[in-house]
Amino acid sequence: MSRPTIAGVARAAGVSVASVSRVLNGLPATEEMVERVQRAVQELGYVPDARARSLKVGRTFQLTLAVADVGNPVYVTMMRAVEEVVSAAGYRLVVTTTGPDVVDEVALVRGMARGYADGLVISPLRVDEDLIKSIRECEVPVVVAGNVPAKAGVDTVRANSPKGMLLAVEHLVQKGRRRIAFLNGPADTVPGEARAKGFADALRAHDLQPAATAEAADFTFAAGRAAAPDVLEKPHPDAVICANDLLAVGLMHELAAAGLEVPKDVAVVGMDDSELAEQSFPPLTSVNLGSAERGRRAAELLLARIEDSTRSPKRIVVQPSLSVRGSTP
Amino acid sequence: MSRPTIAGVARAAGVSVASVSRVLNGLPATEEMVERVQRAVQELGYVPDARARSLKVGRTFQLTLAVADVGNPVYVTMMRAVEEVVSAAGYRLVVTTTGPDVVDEVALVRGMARGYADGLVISPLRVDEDLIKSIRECEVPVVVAGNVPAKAGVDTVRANSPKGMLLAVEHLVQKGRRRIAFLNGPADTVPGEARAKGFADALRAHDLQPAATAEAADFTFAAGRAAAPDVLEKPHPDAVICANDLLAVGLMHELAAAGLEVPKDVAVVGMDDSELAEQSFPPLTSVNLGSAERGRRAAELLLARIEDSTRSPKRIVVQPSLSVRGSTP
DNA sequence: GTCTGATCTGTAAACGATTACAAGAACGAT
DNA sequence: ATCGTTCTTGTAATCGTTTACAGATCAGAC
Repeated sequence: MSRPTIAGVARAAGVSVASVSRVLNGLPATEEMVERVQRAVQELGYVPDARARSLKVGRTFQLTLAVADVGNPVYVTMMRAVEEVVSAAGYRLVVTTTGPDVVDEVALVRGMARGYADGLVISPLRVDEDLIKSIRECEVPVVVAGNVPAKAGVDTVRANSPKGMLLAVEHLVQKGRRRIAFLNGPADTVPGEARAKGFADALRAHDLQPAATAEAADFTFAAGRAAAPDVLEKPHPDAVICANDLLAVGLMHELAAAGLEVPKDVAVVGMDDSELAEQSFPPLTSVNLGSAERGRRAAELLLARIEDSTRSPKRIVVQPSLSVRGSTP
Repeated sequence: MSRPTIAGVARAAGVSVASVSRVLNGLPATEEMVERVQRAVQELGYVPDARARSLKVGRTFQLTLAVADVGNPVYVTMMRAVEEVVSAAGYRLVVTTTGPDVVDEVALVRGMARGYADGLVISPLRVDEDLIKSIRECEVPVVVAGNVPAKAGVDTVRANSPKGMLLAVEHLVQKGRRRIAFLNGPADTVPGEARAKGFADALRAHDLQPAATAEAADFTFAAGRAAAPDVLEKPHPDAVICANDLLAVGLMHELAAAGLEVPKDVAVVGMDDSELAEQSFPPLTSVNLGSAERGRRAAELLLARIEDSTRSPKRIVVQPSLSVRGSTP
């Protein structure tokens, strides 16, 4: 015995398929009709087929979230926020990992044309013309969680890293640190570039010279450890700002190994304020770039655009704050 | 101008829709036919509609992964593994958060009947008769990543926590610790129960009495901190095994606050061997319960069952290992 | 009793693909 | 030249819904 269809329900209830459909979708019908249909549905254990429904109504009630790596805690935070908003609105969430290559991102955006989802939130590590073009031409609404040029004319929700950098530098300066170093991730990524520039500007604003700057191969713990020596050349800096929390924690491990104490000898500031910042030891002072809020806003923006595709592109900037913890004095 | 359909391509190429479909699906056709169709596809920028295809072929090429909380690092590891296997096989991954309630899990499994995905990997925190019943009756294949009774007759991939506990206890005993305590998560969950029993058995095997046992309200960092005092009653134990890494890290923070040194005064062992174990300070000795492998195997099992729904249910047990790090002497 | 309008229900046409079936073409063997 | 095979292509049915349209029913007003 195979799955009952709407036709089976109609037969069992002695009514037409149209009536069944109407009852199921809450359209007006007599009490008796509702009663009969519901009984038949109950009896047969009928469940409407999402595939058929999607084809007919042209919507799948699915949204896609594309991130570079599901393992990065900042994406996890974002994903959780997106999932919450999206499922509250009755959508399912499809999660896709694009990897670090922009061509894969482009392929993904193009593939949205197949219509397996009603919209896309993408958080690209690297952005080029092709990607922007594919987003603009995409068949379904796309929201970028990250920084793309305003002229691209796409919905975006982004962090304000320069402002975040400023908060970090101000805090360190106020605590008396002057020899401030910067441990970045790959500088050819959107966040890497923004943070490098933000760091330089923030130091300039305080009339300081960078004590050192280094570039880790990746935004990961391991890469942070590996790149730590580059930032610790003698005389060692008295503070290091890291482009994300994973790098900061990696650095702190190397500091401990080198016999340097945090925060006495070297203060450390991370970025993202992920759960890891709270959990690390000492707890990590970190710039909160609002990843949860960015996820939430991005999802809301996407839902809004699905409702009304004519609204003009919106660019939301989420303001940072500083979570001060034990890794700074 | 709206999206081209297969009919549009057929018209543009001057052939029938059947021929277009055949060319697109790689069925035999003359060179000229292939050529014409491909040119038309190119010109129109045709992309087949996943919704229509799903309806006709009865498959969506999507699989669902359901976990209690996307934020837990152990689920992240699992998710990454599942994503890898699944996308290599040409499927997309739908991620759903069920929350801690078993009724939501049941609703989810029942909802699979709508056919929006071709299979489900579910990692339930709590299991009851209803859930098992719904899994057995589910329209699509389901693999449980976790422990359900063998008589349930469903595909499962689970960890061997008792064995993992034994590894942890053996290690501690060998290092000379005798006053071993246990910090569990909620005992009314499947992993909580298994680990409690495993701990008791492992201690008995070594003729030891538990120094203390406590139950955190949740498998989280915050809950670990909150429950730490319960496990540290005087005289404090010389070792604590925690039901997962988050609890262990929470405990370590409280140990530091209480002026106890890890591992000198108290050794700490976590479970899951998540990335957090490596990143914490001191690095956490942790029982590797194979979450990545469990994810991988579960995904493979699901794919296999989709291919052949008649195979008898398989129960895979992934063996644990111990990752020794600085939190034990 | 008839007519108007409102309300409910049923018939049938979509949605956009895949695929069973049949018809036509091409070719070699007789 | 005829027949049978094989290979290619086209026609049309189908998947399970939703929904436009038309037909049926009914109440109320004259």
